[in-house]
Amino acid sequence: MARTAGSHSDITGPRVRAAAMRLFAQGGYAAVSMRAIAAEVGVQVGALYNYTPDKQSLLFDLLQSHMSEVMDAFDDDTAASPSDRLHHFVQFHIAFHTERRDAVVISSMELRNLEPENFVRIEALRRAYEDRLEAILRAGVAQGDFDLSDTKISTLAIIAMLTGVNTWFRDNGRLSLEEVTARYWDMVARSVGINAQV
Amino acid sequence: MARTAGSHSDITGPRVRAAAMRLFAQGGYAAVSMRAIAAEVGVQVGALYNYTPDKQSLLFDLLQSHMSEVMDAFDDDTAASPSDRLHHFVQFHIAFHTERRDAVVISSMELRNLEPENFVRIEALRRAYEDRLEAILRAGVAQGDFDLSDTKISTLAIIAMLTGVNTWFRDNGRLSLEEVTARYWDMVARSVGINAQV
DNA sequence: GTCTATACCGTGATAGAC
DNA sequence: GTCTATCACGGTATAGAC
Repeated sequence: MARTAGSHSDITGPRVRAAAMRLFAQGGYAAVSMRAIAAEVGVQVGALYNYTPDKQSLLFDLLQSHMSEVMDAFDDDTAASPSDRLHHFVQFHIAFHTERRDAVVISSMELRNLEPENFVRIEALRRAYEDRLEAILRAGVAQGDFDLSDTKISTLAIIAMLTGVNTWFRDNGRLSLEEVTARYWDMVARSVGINAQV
Repeated sequence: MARTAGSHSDITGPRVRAAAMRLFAQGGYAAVSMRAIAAEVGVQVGALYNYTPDKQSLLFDLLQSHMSEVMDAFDDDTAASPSDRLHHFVQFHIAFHTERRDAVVISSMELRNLEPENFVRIEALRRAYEDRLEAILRAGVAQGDFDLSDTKISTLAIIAMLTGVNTWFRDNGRLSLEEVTARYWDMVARSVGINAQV
């Protein structure tokens, strides 16, 4: 089927989302205008509305895609030892999130700009991810491999600690991502009562 | 000296900052209008400009006050043992920050809305606070009390972990702040190689 | 110090030509 | 599918009366 001249739906759509992601992360949702997004893409404002019904949907789609990708990408081998599963989580979380800085910024900063019903859906996805870490901690406690008094608190503390890498890590910094990951694994392992070798 | 009728400078000024703090934390700097702040205070928009030259200064003042208060409030007894100093830091950080939720939200979310020169000044204050924790960790390593391989990374990881308490702790929740603090102290102590008693 | 009124501009979103 | 033009609204900030 011949393509209509000037039809770029399959190219422009992704470019609109990419531009919105970059700009929202940089300046914040409220501070970024549809005109600015259009300029970044290289089209006029009106054209954006072929790809999103409104600005809010653009934000929601970005957040939903990100959270879904996290859930899909994390493969937890429940047959492995709790310690190995936790190690894998630490490596996965750092690697995945440091490669998606913009999405992570938006996910932590722009939740308050979601309309209530959208907020609820994103929150559910975030909790589901937390639950996967907590399941690992529970297993470790049940098997006597971990020593910690509250799996929920440890879950939240570990995720906060690991996500914090994004706020300072730079590719050309003093330490490689592998080295950083090793240090964090050491701290996480100790905090749950494993004595990791580094 | 008699007060001019209608003069409320000393009352209205703090109220303006309090309203801005609350609203910025709730909706984000860019999303909050001067009209909204005025309405919260109970004055008209024009009156706000008796207390701030512009919206940006309002944000900067809030951030600067908060960071200065943190620095002033943290009393580190360098004569004490590294372990005790670290314990004190953990207790202080959690207590201080959970009591200033709005300021903490703004401090982490609105840095990007500061004009460059303002940003630099706030960043310097933030780093100075980090340095105080790092000094404790260095002392602990030097004295052989702590076992960790990178004081900078441990500093950042600990602060991220502790500040994360703010995102979920509620006064009427399952655990008291004292219990939460004890759990975090346990994790922090272990992560730096102390085996804390809980 | 506060008010009312207003200047001036940028915003999200839409209509209709091509 | 994209563009141009436009609408209605709300934004920051200021001027001048009281």
